[in-house]
Amino acid sequence: MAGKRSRRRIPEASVARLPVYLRILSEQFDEGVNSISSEELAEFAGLNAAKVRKDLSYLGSYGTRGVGYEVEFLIYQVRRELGLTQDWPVVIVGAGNLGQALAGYGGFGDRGFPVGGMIDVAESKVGSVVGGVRVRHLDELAQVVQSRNISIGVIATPGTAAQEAADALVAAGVTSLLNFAPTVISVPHGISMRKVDLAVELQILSYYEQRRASTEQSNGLQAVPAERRRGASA
Amino acid sequence: MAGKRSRRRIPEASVARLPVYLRILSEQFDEGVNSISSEELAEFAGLNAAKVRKDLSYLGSYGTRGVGYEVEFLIYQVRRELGLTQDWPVVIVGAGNLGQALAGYGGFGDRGFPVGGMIDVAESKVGSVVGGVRVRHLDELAQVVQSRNISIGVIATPGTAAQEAADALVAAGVTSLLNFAPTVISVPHGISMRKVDLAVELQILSYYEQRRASTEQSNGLQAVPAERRRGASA
DNA sequence: CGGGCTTTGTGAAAACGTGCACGAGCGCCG
DNA sequence: CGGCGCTCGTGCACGTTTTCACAAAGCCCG
Repeated sequence: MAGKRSRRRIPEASVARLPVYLRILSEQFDEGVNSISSEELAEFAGLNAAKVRKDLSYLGSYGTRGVGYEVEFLIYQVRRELGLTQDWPVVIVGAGNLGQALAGYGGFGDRGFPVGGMIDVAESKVGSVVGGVRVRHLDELAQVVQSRNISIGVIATPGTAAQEAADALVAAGVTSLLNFAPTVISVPHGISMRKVDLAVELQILSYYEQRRASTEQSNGLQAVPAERRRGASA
Repeated sequence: MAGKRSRRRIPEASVARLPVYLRILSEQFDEGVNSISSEELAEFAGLNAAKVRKDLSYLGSYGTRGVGYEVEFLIYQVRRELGLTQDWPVVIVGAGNLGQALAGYGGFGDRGFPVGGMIDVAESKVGSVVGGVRVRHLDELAQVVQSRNISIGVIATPGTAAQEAADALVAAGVTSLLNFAPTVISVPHGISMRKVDLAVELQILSYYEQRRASTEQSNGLQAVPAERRRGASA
């Protein structure tokens, strides 16, 4: 069975949509829906059907022509492709406001990403318990990572400490990073890195607001074409 | 001077990078740097210089050949283009864990997005004060939005209430949404919408982790090409 | 068991974003 | 004041993503 393991690489844009499909499929499954067409799935995801079909085709040919996709089976395939058949414990670096909120937020463990450790440098934080996890000192990071086999690190430090946190995480053996700090961090080749930045998102919205405001008076209503990006329209 | 207001539309990918440049420029300015080249800026942003120059060229020709860009002037231009010369108050719908964390997080007001209102439906929440703002009932949303001239809404409700929150926000006159709920919401044409979803980000990382794990044994070390997306490499 | 209806899977085209390479313009130095 | 070196601005080629359009394939009904 070592054969069909790693199929062709899936384009990043598609990978980013798979979790969305997965959520929709799970919801539908819970409501007792057994079969779903690319058209319906597209409707729920706010995309067009062709894109959905192409995305799913990267997983294999799991649909039935004339019918659609069997929900339960497709869920299994998507989860498998995303590597969600196992848990991925994460370590959170930074036990401030954000770190605590993240640890307290249930949505982590629920979805297969239990908080396997929390790290801070402040002596006042170390030892306290947040979201059921005891905060440890940065010096213990490597030990935490290795003992729990953690490969995903979450950076929830202030911007100034983010690069240091990233370096420590990589040195400890973590290979994927999710960065919440408002700073660009650089990581060695081969390490995956995603970034979530509130301020950036708001500033992007601001751009379109501002643009809306200035075109409104010169043109008639040249409303921004509702920037695409997981947006749906009614 | 009503002339050069709305230049050509800037590609979304570029718009998304402008806030990053802005942050870097501001940091450099604070450190006393007066002039910066596209090369240096690219280094800080983890991008290549050509992309930086192309992005900046959408704002106009503000560089000096042979020299670079004047930091202070460029900051002004980027802020102007992003509409950051004014404050954009936001209203947060959902005063649960996440909503409270967002309101408490200083980074909002600091950057020109003061929390102008918080909304919830639970009587237990209404009336309480979070991050200096009193929580009001959903029924009062329109009034809050109109009285403070709010055009940006933040959705921090559970997934099940997200669409309802979005509808209420749009009905109240909000034209931009930032959605933290793990649900696809649909909005009328002309409304801007961005989404931040923890679980999705983690699942994307999971995909690359899983892939790394399975290629490791079959190939030598066909490390994932460090998926591009605001990632830098050392 | 065959024809019609439906929906998938996928080539090919179009649109979009990125990176390269180089001409154009500016400052500086001799 | 002319030449040199540096860096911007951008045309062009390339790679990726989206969209279109249609043949292939399954199901159902008569």
